[in-house]
Amino acid sequence: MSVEDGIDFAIIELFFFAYRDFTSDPDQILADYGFGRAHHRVLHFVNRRPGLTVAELLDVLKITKQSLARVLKQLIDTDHVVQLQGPRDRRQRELYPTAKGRALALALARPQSRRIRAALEDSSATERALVERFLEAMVNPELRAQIDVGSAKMSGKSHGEH
Amino acid sequence: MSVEDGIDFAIIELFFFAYRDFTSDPDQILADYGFGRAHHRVLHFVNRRPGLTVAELLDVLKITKQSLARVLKQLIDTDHVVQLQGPRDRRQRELYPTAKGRALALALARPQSRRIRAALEDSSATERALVERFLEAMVNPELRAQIDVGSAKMSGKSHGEH
DNA sequence: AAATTACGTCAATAGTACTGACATAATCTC
DNA sequence: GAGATTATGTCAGTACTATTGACGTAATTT
Repeated sequence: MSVEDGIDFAIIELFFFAYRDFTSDPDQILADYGFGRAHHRVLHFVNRRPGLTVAELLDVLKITKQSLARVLKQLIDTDHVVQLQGPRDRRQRELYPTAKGRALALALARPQSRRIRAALEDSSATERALVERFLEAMVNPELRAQIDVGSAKMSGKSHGEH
Repeated sequence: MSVEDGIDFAIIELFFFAYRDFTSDPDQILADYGFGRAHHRVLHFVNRRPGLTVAELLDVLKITKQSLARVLKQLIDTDHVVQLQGPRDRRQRELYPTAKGRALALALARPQSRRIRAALEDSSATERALVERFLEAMVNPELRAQIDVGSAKMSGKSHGEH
């Protein structure tokens, strides 16, 4: 079981190594743009949930608005993200990726996706589902609502350019 | 399959959320000591591989010695880690946890371990092995040597105070 | 004896995060 | 409609983790 003193050092460590290398892929690309991981995270979620508001983004990232400000401003200034006034509530700013932003988000996701594919190479659909279930179970229960496994709810995709 | 454009957004995102919450557990405890995540990582590996040298630690953490310096110094000053002159090569500094250091490492690992246990609650040994294999496969192949799943090689455990 | 290695340290900088405070516009509530 | 609340933006100050580059010392290797 590789558990010692009831402490699961094996998985704790594997998780560290796995995440370290998982995030190292996009880091290379980001450096070319003068961006960091924070930009990646913002761009990822704007791309995944086009039209989400600033408040929603803060909630997903679990950072403060002051932390988001610089990063978001840079993404807007470099034409990766645009803000639109909320239709229902004009105080809100809906965030959308531009074509440029979508392209970068995709470029960043590609090597990560490749790594995942390689890791699941000989895995069945059942095994893949098991890994997904494990990762989901590692998330705080109250926060699982944030997860959007892509099936329903998010039709994204066809949002035009803005 | 929840794959879109050949990009595995589902697992990319799950990995982000899982790691975010996984690291949030120890963060609370660390704050009480005025420590950060860097201290946690150092303490973890010193505890796991007692006697490892500074160079080995740098290699595992993939940071520079200047980054390590401050954090390691604090852990030494607060009596969580001790340095011993290398027996073969007196230039080397072997790092060992003190009893205090081991206690903190354990305290930090406990909530993470609890989270993992909960996530694997209804899982068989086979399923657990599958998750381990997935995480290991996510690590860069050249770096898998760093992993030490606890079975062999590392007898740690019985090192006395130093 | 000279080169290399392991480690420590000083200085300057960058990226990401935080708290606290204040401003503006829009919406909600009484 | 007046006042409270909400969504967002911004300014100032600080902390933590990380970087590069440079230099020093002691020990080992060549």
